[in-house]
Amino acid sequence: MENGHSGFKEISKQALLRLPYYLTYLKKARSTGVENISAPKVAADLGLNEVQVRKDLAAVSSCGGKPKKGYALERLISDMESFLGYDNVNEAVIVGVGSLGKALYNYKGFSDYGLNIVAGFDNKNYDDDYEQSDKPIFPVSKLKDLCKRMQIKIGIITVPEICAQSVCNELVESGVLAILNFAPVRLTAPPEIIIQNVNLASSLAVLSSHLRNAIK
Amino acid sequence: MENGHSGFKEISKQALLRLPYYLTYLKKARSTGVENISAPKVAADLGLNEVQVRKDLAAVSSCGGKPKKGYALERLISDMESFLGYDNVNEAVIVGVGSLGKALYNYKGFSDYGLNIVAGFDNKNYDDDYEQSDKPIFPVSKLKDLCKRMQIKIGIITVPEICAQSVCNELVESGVLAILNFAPVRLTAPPEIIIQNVNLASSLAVLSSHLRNAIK
DNA sequence: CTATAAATGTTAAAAAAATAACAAATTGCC
DNA sequence: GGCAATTTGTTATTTTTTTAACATTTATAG
Repeated sequence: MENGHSGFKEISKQALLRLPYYLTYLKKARSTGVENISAPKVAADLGLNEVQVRKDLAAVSSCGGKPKKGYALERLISDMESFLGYDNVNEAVIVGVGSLGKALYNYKGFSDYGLNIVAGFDNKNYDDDYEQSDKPIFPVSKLKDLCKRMQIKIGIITVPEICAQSVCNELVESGVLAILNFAPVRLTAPPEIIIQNVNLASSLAVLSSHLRNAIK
Repeated sequence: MENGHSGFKEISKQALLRLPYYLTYLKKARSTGVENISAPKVAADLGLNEVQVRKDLAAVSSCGGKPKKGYALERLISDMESFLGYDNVNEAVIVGVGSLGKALYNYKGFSDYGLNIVAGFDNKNYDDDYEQSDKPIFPVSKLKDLCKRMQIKIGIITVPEICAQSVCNELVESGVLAILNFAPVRLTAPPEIIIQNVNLASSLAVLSSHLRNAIK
């Protein structure tokens, strides 16, 4: 076992991407009063393969499920949340507060995932009185100092393509360990830094390519 | 050859997701005056495997590359754009004009990918005088009629989780063939409909999980 | 003109992920 | 209490994707 997991089993990257879907589903089930839930049920409702779900749930569950009953829902949810690290809140900064950046900065939903964006950085529209604002926007020149002081571990990049790499470098120098990148470039960083790309163009590529075939 | 491609070779879904990255890179190279580019060069600059790039480029290129020179950049770009369907503009609608929806609706960058969002729908903040606005917001009740009349093929869903499925159903009934879904649920639709999920929670899951291991 | 180096295209192997198959366990009903 | 149905957990198999290996082509330089 080469990685740093403690009680958890191995999990594939693809499975990791599925976990949030399970979590959303499980919470919805909980709200309807369900107390136990089985892998086949989850698979059917989410349209996934039954074995896949079984393995995914087994990987995060701390005590396993019971034959004929399934998993204890409440415990499964908390196991999954703890696996995803949603129980200890992570503070993040966002660099580039244009239209997309602003939307993300003000998006309430992140707290559900244990993420709290505490500061925004932009060279154009920064605030003159940071202290006043609940969601302050600083000039980028303050990035390093602030990240170091606050021990920020997660950075979100929503700057234009051309500045993305230099922002990435600054974040790394500031001690950031994980980066969520919305700019349409592959960033270069030391291997210990996790970079997750969110690229609308990639998603659109799938759509338009399929569409081209569908239409003719 | 089971699929509907005409002159193009087979391409994996993963490769499809990489194409936009190549395209961005190639355009940047073009702007610096380069006329030919080789797969090894692209691979090195993007930090990808050389064979992978070679195969990906070969799959979209209409005339292949030349040994010792590589691909004719201009032609490769236009091949790739045509593969991705960026040459014939697709019109799309967006349903749910909250903070994220609004940001996407006003995002200029989509036109680079052959996408033009022509109408927004929201039950709350719709315009009283649609005619005036460049980016009109209609009540959702007008969705079906408008999509059918305009022959819209792409829908973007940015409504809360709870309404996502019903919006999806309406889009399908309106003749939409491809859906970009930002709501954190797996949508159910007939198999001929392409659904591409963009889930921030999934991306965050990767970050926080790795982070948990990295920190200890 | 010939050798060399660089790049392509293809075929083969390895790794990762999804799916299938099956044995063991437990609940609930008769 | 025993039987049937259901679900788990594990082991195999298949498929997909990535990476490696190799033969072929072609600009370029001596």
